[in-house]
Amino acid sequence: MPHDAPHTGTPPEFTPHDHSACVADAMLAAQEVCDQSGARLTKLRRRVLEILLEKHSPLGAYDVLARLDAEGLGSKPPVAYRALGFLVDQGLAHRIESLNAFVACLRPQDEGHAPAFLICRSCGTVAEITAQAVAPPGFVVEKTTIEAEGLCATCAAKQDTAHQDKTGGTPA
Amino acid sequence: MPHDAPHTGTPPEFTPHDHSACVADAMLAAQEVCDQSGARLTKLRRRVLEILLEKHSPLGAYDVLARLDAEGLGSKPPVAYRALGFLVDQGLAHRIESLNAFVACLRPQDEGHAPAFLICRSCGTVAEITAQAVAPPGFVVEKTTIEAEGLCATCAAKQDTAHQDKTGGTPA
DNA sequence: ATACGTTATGTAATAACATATCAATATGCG
DNA sequence: CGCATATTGATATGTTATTACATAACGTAT
Repeated sequence: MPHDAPHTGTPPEFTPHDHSACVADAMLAAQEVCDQSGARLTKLRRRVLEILLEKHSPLGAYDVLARLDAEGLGSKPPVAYRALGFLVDQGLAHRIESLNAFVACLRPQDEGHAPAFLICRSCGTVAEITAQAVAPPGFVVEKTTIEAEGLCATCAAKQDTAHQDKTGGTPA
Repeated sequence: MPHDAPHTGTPPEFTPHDHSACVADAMLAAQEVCDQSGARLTKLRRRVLEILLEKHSPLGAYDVLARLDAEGLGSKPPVAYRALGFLVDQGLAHRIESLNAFVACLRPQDEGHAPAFLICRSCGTVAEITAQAVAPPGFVVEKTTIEAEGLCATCAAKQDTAHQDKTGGTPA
C-alpha cells in the first residue's frame, strides 16, 4: 500500500495500485518489527511473508505449504503452521477466521491494533481497516475478530452489468 | 434468558440465572420462527437445538454428533452438520468462527440481526450482544463476524484472587 | 574450539473439522 | 393415490490443524 492512500474512502486493496510498493513497504516494516522485538525473520519466515504479500487475498496454510514444497523449503504441515504462527504473533500477518486463511499485514508497525477485515466474496480480496472493538461492561477483551463479507465496490459494480459471474475479477 | 434482563450491563449468560427460562423461551421462539418461515423443526433438529441450549457455551459439530449418537439419532458427520446448518440458516443458532463451534440463539425472532459474541476463554461461556457492523464506503456487507475473546467479569474477578486457574468456572 | 542452552526446522502420525454424492424414506399437496 | 420436494441414512473423501519427537543451527561463555 503506497503512502498516497488516505485512511478513508475505498481501501486501496480493492482497486488497481502500485502493488510492488505494498510488498516493499511491508517487507521493510516487517524487518523493523523483528529488529525491535528481537525476533528472527528467517529465510523460511521471510519467504512465507513474501508469498502472502503476493496478493491481497488470503491463503490457506496448505496453499502456503504447497508453495514451500515446490521451492524445497518444506512439505509438512507444521512447517507452514509454525511460520504462519510466527508471522501472526509478530503482527506481520493476520488470520481470517471465517476463511481459515491468512493475509499479510500491510502496516505491522502501527500500534497493537485491533484490525477489521473486509472480504469480497467475488474477487477474494481482503482489505484491512481499523474499527472500534466491542466494549461491553466488565468484559476484558483480549482479542477481537471483526470480519465483514460481501462485495467490494468494484465487484458490486460488475454485478450490475454482468449477472451471476462466478469467476471474479483479478485485483492485485 | 428471562425477560427481566436489560439490554445493557453484564450479559446474563455470564451470571447465575433461571436457565430453564432461557431454554423454554428459546424453544418457543424457535417454533414460532419455523411456523412463520414454513421450515420444519423436525425431531432431530429440535433435539440438536435443545442440546445447544443446555449451556451458554458453544459445541463443536462432533460434540453434538456424539450426543446424537448416544441417543440413537445419528452417528455420521452429515447428520450433525445438516441439522446445525438448518438451525443457522433459520437464525436459531450461530456459528462461532473463531472456535469452529455453534451456540443457540436466545432471541431468534429479533430482526435479521448482525450479532456479536463475547467469548470468555476461562469458563467458555459465550454471550450474544448486538453491535454496530462496520460500514465502509462502497462495500456491500452481506455477513459479519464479530467476536471478542477475553474474560467475563466473573472470571476476571477470580483471576485477581486465584492465579493461573486453568479449570474455569461453571456458569449455566 | 567445544560444550551448552536456546531457537528453529524436519518428519510422522493423527486429530479435528467439513463436504460431496447417492440411495432411501418421509411429508405435503393436488 | 401419485407426484414433487424435503429430509435422513450411509459411504467416502477432502480440508484444516495439532501433538510428539528428532535433528539442526545459532549464540555465547569458557
